[in-house]
Parts: sequence; C-alpha cells; structure tokens
Amino acid sequence: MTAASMELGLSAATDLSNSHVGRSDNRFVELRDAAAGLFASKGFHHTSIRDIVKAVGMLPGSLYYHYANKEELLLAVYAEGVRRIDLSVARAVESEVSPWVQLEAACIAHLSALLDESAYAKVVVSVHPDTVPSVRSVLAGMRNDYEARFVGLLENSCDASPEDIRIARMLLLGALNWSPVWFRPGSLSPESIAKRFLSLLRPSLTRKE
Amino acid sequence: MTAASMELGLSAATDLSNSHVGRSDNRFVELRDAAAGLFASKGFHHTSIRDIVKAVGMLPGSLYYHYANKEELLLAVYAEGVRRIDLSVARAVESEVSPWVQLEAACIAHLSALLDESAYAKVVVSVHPDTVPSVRSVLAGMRNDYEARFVGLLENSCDASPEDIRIARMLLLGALNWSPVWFRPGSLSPESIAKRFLSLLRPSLTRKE
DNA sequence: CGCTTTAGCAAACGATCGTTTGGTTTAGCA
DNA sequence: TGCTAAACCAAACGATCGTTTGCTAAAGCG
Repeated sequence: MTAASMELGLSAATDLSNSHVGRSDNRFVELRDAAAGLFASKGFHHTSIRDIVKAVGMLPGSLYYHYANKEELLLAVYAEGVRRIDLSVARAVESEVSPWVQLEAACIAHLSALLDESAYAKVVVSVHPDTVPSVRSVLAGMRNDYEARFVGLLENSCDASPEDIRIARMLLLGALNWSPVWFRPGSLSPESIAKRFLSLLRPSLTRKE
Repeated sequence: MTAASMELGLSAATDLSNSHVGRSDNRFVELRDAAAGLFASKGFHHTSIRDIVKAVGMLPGSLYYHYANKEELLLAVYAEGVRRIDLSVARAVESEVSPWVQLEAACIAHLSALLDESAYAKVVVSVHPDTVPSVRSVLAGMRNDYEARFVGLLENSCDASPEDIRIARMLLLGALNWSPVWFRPGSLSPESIAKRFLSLLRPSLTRKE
C-alpha cells in the first residue's frame, strides 16, 4: 500500500488514478507521492527532478519514463490533490442534511485538507497557477471546477442574488485558502477556524423566511 | 522623477528609502523598480538577475554594486511595498472618523493597492515568505507588522473578544489577499469588492450598544 | 585641475537545472 | 523457458543560474 493511498485509506486496487497500469512494481504513484511531498514543503520551483528521484531511489533520467516533463508531474499531483479534496468535501456534505451544516461541514473538510498533513492538498493551494505558465489554465480550471461546488452549498443556505453568492464564495474560500499562510499547529484547530469564520458570516448568509 | 516615486507622487527628495545616497545618477531605485515590476509579473524565482539588469540597460555583474545578492534586492522591494501599502491605508483612515467607515476605507485602500497596477504591492502579496527560506522570517515580520494595523480598526468597530478580533482579521485579510488569484479587471472594482466583503461581515462586526 | 569615490563594463566562474540518449536489467506472459 | 515490453541505469547534453573578479570611465569635492 502506497503512502498516497494510505492518506485516504484506499487500497491500491481502488486507486483509480494509477492509469499507467504496467508491471506490478510500477512506481508511477510512488514518484507522484514523493513529488507531492516535496512540492508541498519546498515549492514546485525549488524542487528539482534530482530531489524527487532521490526520495525514491532512482536516477534523474528514469523519471522521464513515467512523466514527459516536470510540468506533467505537477499536473498529476495537482489533479490528484483536487480529487482528494473534492472527495473529502463530498463525503462531509453527504453526512449532513441541513443546508447550513452542510456548508459548515464542507468548509471544515476543505480547511482540514489544507492544514493537516495532506501534501497533495497543500500543493493545490500553495502552487499558484500563474507561476507555471505552461500549464496555468489547466491548473486554474481544475481548481475552479472544484470550487464551483460551494456555489450550490451557498445557494441552499441563503437566498442571495447570484452575484452576492459569488462574492460570498470568494470571501469564504479566499479566507480559507489563505489560512496556511498564518496557521500554526497547536493553537486553533482547522475545525474551529472554519466554524468561527462561518459564524461571522452566518447573520448575512442565513436564509430569511 | 523615477517611476517608483511617481507611483505615490513622491519626489526624489522625499523618497527616504533611497539610503544609498551617492552620485546624482544613482540607479539604486531604478533597479528596485525594475525588480518590483518583474517580480510582480513573473514571480521572484522566475526572474533572473539578467532579466532585471536588461530592463535598465546594465550588465549582470553591475547589479552587485548596489545589492549584495538577489535576496537583498527582494528585501528592498518588499520593504518598499509594505511601506507604500501602509502609507496608502494610513491616509485613507485619516480622512474618516466613523470607526466602521475607517475600516472600510482601510480595506478599500489595501485591496486597491493589490489589484491596481502597483507592482510593489503585488510583490508583497504574491511572493510568499516560505518560498524564500533565507529571508523568510524578515518578510513574514514585515507583513505581520503592517497587518497589525487592522487589529486596532476592528477593535474600534466592535466589542468582540481579542480572539474573535483575531479571527475576523484573518478572515478579512485572507479574503482580501487571496483576491488577486481570481480577480479579473473590468468587472468588479476593488472598491466594490471590499465594500461587499465588509457588508457580509457588518452584522457580526458592528458594535452593539 | 587632481584625486578619490562611485558606477559600470567585460568576461568568466562553478553549480545546478531539465532533459536526452543508448545500453542494461527485470518482470510477466506465452 | 524464451521472449517482449517495462523499468531503470549511466552518462552526459546544452542552457541558465547567481555571483565574482579585474579593470575602466565618469562624477564631484577640494
């Protein structure tokens, strides 16, 4: 079981992202995991190919059998990161019924993914698309598709206009996504941060009926 | 008059940051301006020394007469950026009396600095301290010192507990600082974004008396 | 004018970057 | 067991990076 699948409790069999099905000792995922960890801690541009392959005990050239170039490796990490956050948020929402509690659960799941030790999630938030011009639009598109989920959650929680919902989404997700900048483990938990953020917005976002 | 001082309408005489007072044709500030523009558009790590000196018509080695290394140049840009944002916000606050309107003015000024064409401000927000380990703490300290201003503004606007004020500050500044990620010129103005953000928080942040 | 400081040129340094190429091992199916 | 494709090694490629060094031109004070 790889470190990657362990993060979400998935067995290798259910890990659909391993589309490069070749030999059983395929290190496609292992490389992606190492890249995710290094991208998250050192940043994409400060991580060299040599750093990544050293983490898995390979030589630099061997990586290019699995990934065409460094950007494609980032794409794989990014896509998997978005997939995991989305999955985590979807599960959290499913287990609630009240619209407001659903929104709260989504924010908690989103923030937990960023602030707990999920390297993949950190890459999605800390690697800004604009800093990788060759794949900028792809990265931005993936993140935007995911964040669209919050529009629906907000629509259910209040009866604001579409543009007000858009503003609320930007306010909420912006604050959440920025939190890795100032967050220090040990004081406030991701859950309490998300709840406090939302409690500040509750008077404006609760449906009046 | 340099492009740098023009941005805030300062003459060369009042530009205190030019501490390297040497000859009258000193290009210390000119280099910093070029670096600010390139750091803002291409990012710090994607801007080479050769890019910067090319912008001012110099050779790579000549830059090292003015700045010891690339990080020190970033420090100069960053410090000037923080200084300009702080100055802009201070002026905006001074011209208001009502605590809430003062907070609103501060947010508008802060966001305008980030979203309008101020290269210096963009560097402060887009260059994350963690991506430059050698000067990480210095950059983080500068930004934190500036953001402390908002604590006072929030304290005047409501009677929440210190921890609630801290949360409100993180929510507000996080959302504002994240806005360059999704902002596209032409639709909403920085002023209206800031006002809409604050209107969502108003019910929670207005002083009850 | 003479002399010192300031500023910049010219040219290279070593290091590291992403990537390529050709050969070698190993797994897995027939 | 023999063969093929998968996987990786070994070694280098050219490019670019931040930076250093030695020298030269010009500015400005006395």
